Amino acid sequence: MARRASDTDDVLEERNEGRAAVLDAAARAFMHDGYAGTSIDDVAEQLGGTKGRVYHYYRSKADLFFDVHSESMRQNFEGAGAIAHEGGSPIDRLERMVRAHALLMMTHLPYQRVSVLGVEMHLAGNTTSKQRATLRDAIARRDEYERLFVQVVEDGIAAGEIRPLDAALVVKGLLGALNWITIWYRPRETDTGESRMRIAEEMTTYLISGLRRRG
Amino acid sequence: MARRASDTDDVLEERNEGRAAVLDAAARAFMHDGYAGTSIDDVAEQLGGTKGRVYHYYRSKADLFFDVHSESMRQNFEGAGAIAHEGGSPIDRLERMVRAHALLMMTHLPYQRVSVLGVEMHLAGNTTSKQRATLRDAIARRDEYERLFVQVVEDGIAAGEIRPLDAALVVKGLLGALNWITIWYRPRETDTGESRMRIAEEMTTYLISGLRRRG
DNA sequence: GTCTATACTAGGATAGAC
DNA sequence: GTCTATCCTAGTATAGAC
Repeated sequence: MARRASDTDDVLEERNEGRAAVLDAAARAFMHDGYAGTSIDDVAEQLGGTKGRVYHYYRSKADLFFDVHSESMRQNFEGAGAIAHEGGSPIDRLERMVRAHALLMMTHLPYQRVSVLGVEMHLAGNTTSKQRATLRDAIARRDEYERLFVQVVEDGIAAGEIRPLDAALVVKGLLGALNWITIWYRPRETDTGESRMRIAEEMTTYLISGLRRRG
Repeated sequence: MARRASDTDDVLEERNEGRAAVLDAAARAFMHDGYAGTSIDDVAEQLGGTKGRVYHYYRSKADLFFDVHSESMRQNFEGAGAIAHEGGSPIDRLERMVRAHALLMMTHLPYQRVSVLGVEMHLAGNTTSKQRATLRDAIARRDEYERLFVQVVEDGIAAGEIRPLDAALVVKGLLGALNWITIWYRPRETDTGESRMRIAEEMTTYLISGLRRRG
């Protein structure tokens, strides 16, 4: 994951892996207890180490939190966002975006659940101005991602494939239904990806069929 | 709100109002910063008083949290749950339940948002056995509420009004889309209920039309 | 690069005045 | 019934050994 093509720069390579391991532990810890409910000791325990390791890679808990969000949005743009600019009719693109987003919620559950639970809250005032800037940036990227969906829906309406409706509101409903997966979905040990595909497929069918003109 | 018909029992009356005021302040505070992110001082500030007032009515922060959940589920059963047992065809009942639930999310935003953000998390271990029992009860009531929706969908499928699909999964999507309203909806000062009705109506149309057999 | 030890503060909860 | 004063634990962050 996130391994660079070049394996020559070993120092940087290992630095990235250590950092990625901390980030992964943080995502899982935040997923369980939320931002405020998670202590750095919890993150360290998830990691199988101590506080010292965490603080070696991240200056503060807030920085860790931001990086989880950042990674989650990267996954979204790469996984579903890219489809917005691919070929195909608007409703076909939308259908693929919805399916991809549904799968992302399950395959990257820790990151996505933390992201879904919101960036705005959790940080009551005790932030530096630099952190507030990062926060604004995270919100902006999330809004931008949502706008990709709205645009495709509007294209679908213009093309006559989707019946006329409030595109912004429908996308709120659509992404709400999908983001909600992170709240109830619990992966099984025996989970091979088959069950995830079934959930994504069923959910996509439901959410898209309500948009089509006629039936 | 929650005023009893009889005004003779003034002592109990006032005791309830004081308690209700604390609960209301807690719901608003939790809505902003989540459970762990909210201090008792924050609740007191919302209330326009001090800690002492809060602890006079509630023994602990966890008890306050549970009561917010309890009140939110009471609102749901009263507002949308009751419709499940009313007359009309399954899909008509479902439509009314969905509309009612959407409106509940907006009219009781503080309580509903706290409820939506989850009971399970936020309480990492530091709970008494009595509190754990209350927690299990809260989860059970939420599941029971969800099952009302599933039952009506299954009735609709049996009646041939709704096309055959995974009722449990569709309800997850449906309630997810509706619960998500608490995440993005921000009431305006000029909000007369007109705009809330429009949102509820538009969302209901979208979520129901994907279920109907044919178009 | 990872650990232990420690400083420092925020916040839950209680006691007791008014 | 509401306040102020205080106790005490939990948790962020840092220093410095290994």
